[in-house]
Amino acid sequence: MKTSIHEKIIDTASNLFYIHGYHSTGINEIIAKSGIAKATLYGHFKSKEDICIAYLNHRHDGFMKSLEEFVGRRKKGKNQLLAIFDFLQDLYREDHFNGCWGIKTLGELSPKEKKILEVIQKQKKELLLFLGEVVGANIANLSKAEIERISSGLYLLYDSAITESHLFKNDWPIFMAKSIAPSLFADLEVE
Amino acid sequence: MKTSIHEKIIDTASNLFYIHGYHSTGINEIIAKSGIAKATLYGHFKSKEDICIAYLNHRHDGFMKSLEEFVGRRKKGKNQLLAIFDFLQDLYREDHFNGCWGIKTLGELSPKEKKILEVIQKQKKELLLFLGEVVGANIANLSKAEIERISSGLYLLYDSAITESHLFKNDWPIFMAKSIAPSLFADLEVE
DNA sequence: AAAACAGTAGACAGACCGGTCTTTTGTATA
DNA sequence: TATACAAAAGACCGGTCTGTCTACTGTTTT
Repeated sequence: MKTSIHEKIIDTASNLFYIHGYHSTGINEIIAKSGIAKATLYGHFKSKEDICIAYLNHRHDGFMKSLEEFVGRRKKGKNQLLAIFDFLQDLYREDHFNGCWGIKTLGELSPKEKKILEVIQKQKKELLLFLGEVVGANIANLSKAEIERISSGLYLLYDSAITESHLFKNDWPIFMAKSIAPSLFADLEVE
Repeated sequence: MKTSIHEKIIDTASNLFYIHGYHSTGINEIIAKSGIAKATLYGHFKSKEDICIAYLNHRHDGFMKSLEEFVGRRKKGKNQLLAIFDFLQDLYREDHFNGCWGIKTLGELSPKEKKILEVIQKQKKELLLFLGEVVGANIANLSKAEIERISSGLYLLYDSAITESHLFKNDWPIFMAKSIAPSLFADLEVE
């Protein structure tokens, strides 16, 4: 079965939004590149904003799924705690790497585009939560506050690594972030 | 003497670009809000892109000047090394805080807007360099590589703190970044 | 007084925006 | 075969985009 039109739209819009930016990409460009009619697009999505949200969710879901698998394949301990940086290194090496879709889109938002902002916040909170699970599973006897401290530290390092490696077109921020991360749990028993 | 038209344009455009975004702000909005004629604007800047670059430089120069003064007013040692996070805390509390203008604009760029990208890269390198000076002035006997490691660590923490505090509309990333930073120079003699 | 200049006001060009609507085509189901 | 439906194609709407150009108004300088 060929991919559905719905998926085709999301896929095309994703590439255009991610590479050229949300506001710089027009509806006409999306329909032209995906080879569908305008009426068809508006039968599947009621507005450009909705396509943007579908784009963000598409990227985020794929990212989270891959990340979870990647971390799961690793041996427990430091390997799992630092896995996100190696995962990012793979991401960085992919074609058309352009940083974080969420942070990129955040930069484009005007105060009225509140729905999109909320989607980005929710996704980042999901990532924070996942990192919290990884921390809890790999370091023994942590309080909730300690888990939060370590996971949000990992989160900050990850997010700056993805944004700065994109800005400088260089992966030193990824190495740097990974080398700073262990100090977050230096004096703790990593399983 | 009243502010010159040139400065008035930059000032108006700065506010609009920073709050509503670069692509979402039109030339007509800029001339309406600054009360000048369109021909006047195009007498001072040859394109919207040039206004964007003037906006970025305007913000960056003001930021660097204030930061340098802020750091200089501090006692040497840890106080100076961590000053940037307190400086950011002040920034965060200002009205209309909207994160980092550079990273925001970076998110809007399509591959063809190379000139603007280069301006952002240059500004961030300037910040890196300044942080390197602060590190060198406050920790004794460091090799060039060690200075680079510590200053780029501070830089990554600072940049994620500004972006994430904007994203979440909360200053926990600033506190978190400041609390992680000392581990960068934990075993070194801070003057 | 005359010329030069800096600014205002706004028409205009040509392209593009998001979004709606009508008409036509092809296909699947009853 | 008849009906229903999904999609294609693209005209069209009102509006906005960057950027240019003309015509006019003051002020300053020669």
